[in-house]
Amino acid sequence: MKGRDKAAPARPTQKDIALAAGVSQAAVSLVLNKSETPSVPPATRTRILEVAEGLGYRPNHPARMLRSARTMTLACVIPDITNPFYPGLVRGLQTIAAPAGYDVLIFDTDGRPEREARAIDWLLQGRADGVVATFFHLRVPQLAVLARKGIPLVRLESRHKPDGPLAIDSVYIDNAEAAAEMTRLLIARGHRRIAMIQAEFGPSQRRAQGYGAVMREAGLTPDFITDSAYSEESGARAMTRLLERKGDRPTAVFGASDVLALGAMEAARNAGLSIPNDIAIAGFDDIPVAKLLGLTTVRQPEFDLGALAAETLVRRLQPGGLATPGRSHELKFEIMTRSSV
Amino acid sequence: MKGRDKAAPARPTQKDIALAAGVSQAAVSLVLNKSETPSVPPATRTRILEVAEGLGYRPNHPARMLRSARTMTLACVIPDITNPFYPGLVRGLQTIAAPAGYDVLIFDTDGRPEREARAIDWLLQGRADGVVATFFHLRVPQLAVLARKGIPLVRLESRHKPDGPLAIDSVYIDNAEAAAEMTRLLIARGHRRIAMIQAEFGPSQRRAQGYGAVMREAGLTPDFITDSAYSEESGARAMTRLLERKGDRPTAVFGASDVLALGAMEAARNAGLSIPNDIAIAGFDDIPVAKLLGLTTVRQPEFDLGALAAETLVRRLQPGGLATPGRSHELKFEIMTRSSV
DNA sequence: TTCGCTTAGTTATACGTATTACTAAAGCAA
DNA sequence: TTGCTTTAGTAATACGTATAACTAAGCGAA
Repeated sequence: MKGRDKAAPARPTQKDIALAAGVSQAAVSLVLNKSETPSVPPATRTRILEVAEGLGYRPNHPARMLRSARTMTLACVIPDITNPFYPGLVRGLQTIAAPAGYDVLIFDTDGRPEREARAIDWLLQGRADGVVATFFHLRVPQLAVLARKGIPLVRLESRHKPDGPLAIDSVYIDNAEAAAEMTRLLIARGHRRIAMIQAEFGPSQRRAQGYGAVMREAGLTPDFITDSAYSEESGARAMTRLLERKGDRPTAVFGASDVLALGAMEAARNAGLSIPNDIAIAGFDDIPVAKLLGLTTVRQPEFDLGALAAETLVRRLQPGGLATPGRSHELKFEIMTRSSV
Repeated sequence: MKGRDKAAPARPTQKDIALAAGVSQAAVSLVLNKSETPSVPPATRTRILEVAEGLGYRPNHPARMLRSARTMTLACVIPDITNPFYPGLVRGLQTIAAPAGYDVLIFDTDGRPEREARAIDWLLQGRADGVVATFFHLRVPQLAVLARKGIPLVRLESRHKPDGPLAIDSVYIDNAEAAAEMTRLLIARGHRRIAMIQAEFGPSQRRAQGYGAVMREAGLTPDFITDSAYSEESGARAMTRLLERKGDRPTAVFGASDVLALGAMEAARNAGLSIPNDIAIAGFDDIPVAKLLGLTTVRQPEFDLGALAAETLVRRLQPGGLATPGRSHELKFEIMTRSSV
């Protein structure tokens, strides 16, 4: 009894082709994989190819993986597919991966530690050759196992990481400096009471650092408000809490991500406030809708980050590529000034 | 010479565990897979488990797939990850798939025929046990091969499909009726010149039918404008073309998807028009930002569609599940009346 | 004739796992 | 003692592929 129902006819294998073409399975494998086969004359070659075509042969991927220990697949591990920041990243990845012969698969961790661990597990099972990832919870010690088992990792980081001996690279924009610049912009516009909406994990920390440093430099008091996730609900909740305050209501709110800022905008509007007159709002990421909503934000070159990550991985997967030390690549951010500030 | 660099230590296999624990590989496999092993006493069992843990053993997925012909993976084939409609669908899928032991992988076709074909190829290689998909180009004849090879497919459809003998199911909302209702709403609001922005492929057709039927019923002339894709650029381009017209400019525009409607909104605003006073805009999908932007639209229960699709697949993948005829499941849409109309 | 080379393949094996069929040893009853 | 049952495993095999190692036949050269 097979795993599949008997109702489903088995997919043809090389053995079937060999049988039908009157050759051995090895000959079939040879013809199917090499463009030049000195030991198989053109006539036989053509016959084999025709039979394969006729039977609708598709290589069995698991078998091929088992044999060659290569999946020709790159994984992209992200914390939240519903966050519009990531699709652009994936697009960048695909643009480089596809011509290099790699498929891209997306693994969504939901930003939860146990699902991040599951992703590692999944990778250790040999289901992808390399991975681009954003982990909120796991740190280098837990990730090192990937590199040690020969699976290169490119992390989407929030700052420069020192080079390390392992095959762990990173791509990033300087999140602290970007947040600092945005904070300076808000101060330059005359704001003194500026609050920052943070999330518990992820890049929020670095952004908060940049904001905090500039605030203190300017003699102002950083005003952090933290909610759990990078979601509109979190942003709206945080804004509602800010608006409930008596007296020292902020005149500007800096969301640690666009999604948070969007939630904040909605809450502000629901409270009858006009943006930016009653309250200014800034974000981080420049997701596609930011433009539509006129949100002033920090542009991350998501597509380029993805493309660079893919290039790095493809290079790592070439022979000997795992030996070079891990590097950190910086890309430039840009402040997008729109109407919300 | 292995496929992996020699720098990378091989992942431990059952053989390694067997060696270290002084038993046979078969015993290891038994212990690792069955909760009850009559032929292995508790002491040995514990020892094997400890050794496995100590070595950091992870099952080799390809090998397991090869042996058991099951991947415990569901694929989700979508035309565009940057369209915010799909993430919700994926979430719905995952919610059902995860507890049933299935991982979900996302395959992005970019709405292009050749990449849709590649997805089929990919599936025929045995890389997933079942698939939820939206195909813009491939039709049942091309898809039937999946069902024939024992890979159940749930299509995200735009209308009822008659039951068929193959293991191809579908989930849908009645797109024609939904579009009809939205069109009635626009007419009820006093609009007479209502244009519809369409895309070339995909669910746009059915939506156009519903719109067209109601327009004609009301004695009005359907006014279609088609652009290539479901993107903001397409929507903006179409709107720009509409606005360039002399004389018979529409007073309302119905986008065949929210993304199209959003693009149209932006173009209208850039042209200095106020919404809904100068021009009313309606969409279709109810993506998350629709609420933020006050877009009147048709709500598709994306999460429920995903969950239902996953349930259907999981059922299909139970023994004998492939034998039952393909069914079509309808879910309800809802008109979300906001400020853009 | 014998040797070597080319042609056209074939045979055998390994990858890691799951499972079926088998077995050696011990224990116990008759 | 023999025969049977239980215990505690092991040996063998198959999944489909890729590849290294081999070979049989034919031909030309020395």
